[in-house]
Amino acid sequence: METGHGELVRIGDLEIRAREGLVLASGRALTLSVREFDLLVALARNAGRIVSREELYRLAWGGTLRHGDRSCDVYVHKLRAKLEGALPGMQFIHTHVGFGYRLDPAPSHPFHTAATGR
Amino acid sequence: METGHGELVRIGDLEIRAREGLVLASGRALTLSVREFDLLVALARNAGRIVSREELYRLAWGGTLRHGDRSCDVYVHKLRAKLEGALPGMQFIHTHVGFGYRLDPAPSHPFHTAATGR
DNA sequence: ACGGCGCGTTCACATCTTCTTCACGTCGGG
DNA sequence: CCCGACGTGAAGAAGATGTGAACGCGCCGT
Repeated sequence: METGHGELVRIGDLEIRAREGLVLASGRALTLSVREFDLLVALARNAGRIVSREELYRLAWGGTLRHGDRSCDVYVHKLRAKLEGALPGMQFIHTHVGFGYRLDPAPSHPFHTAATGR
Repeated sequence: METGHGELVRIGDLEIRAREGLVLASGRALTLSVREFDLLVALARNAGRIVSREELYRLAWGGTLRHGDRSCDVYVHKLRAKLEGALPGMQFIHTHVGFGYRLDPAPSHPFHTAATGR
């Protein structure tokens, strides 16, 4: 079988093969459900950018996010859990309160430089 | 307030993506709250100019600044803290007593000649 | 047909953030 | 010395997000 060069996105140690519906974490395959996969792809295609829940819902679910629907949050949680399980110490999905989520690989226990001013 | 204009503003090492709600400091993403972000955008769109609190409030909060309301001051403080944390040694928000605030990148050193050259 | 399962959705509650407002400290001018 | 303007930290309420669990559903092997 050919491994087509179709769509292959690399985010840190993640290798996402959109065509095949496969995700490799440091070479080892992850087991994601369809929703989890679509959500990851949606985020990956906008890596580094903040994607609003509305946009995410449109991209991964296809439709309009209804007011009060928390599906995105729930799935971001599931996805985070699997990514954390596969690549401990790495944080991929960042929350931007009031804006949305952003995919960007970073060590979890960072240095306390900027953001946290509490 | 508004957060949606397809703009990309650059102020020194800051890259503000108004549409996205994202701010990059030397390439690294900052974590700002909606208000902090709107305030920064308001200042950035008037970079180099002094913006009165009334104007700032109108731009970032959307409404009229009530007498005695210190929200602007408080948020300028929060914003300064995060900017300082992200880009130490740089001063972006300058206070003009009795007039307002002005956004302009400058080394936060004791130098303070006439104006920030321009 | 039956029972077990994985999946997606929705709840209810736990936590964390954000916003506003207050209180007090500092500085400089009159 | 008094006062207005601004800096700064904190308290409380409101709002946003994190999280575990219950439910219903379709699929699959038996």
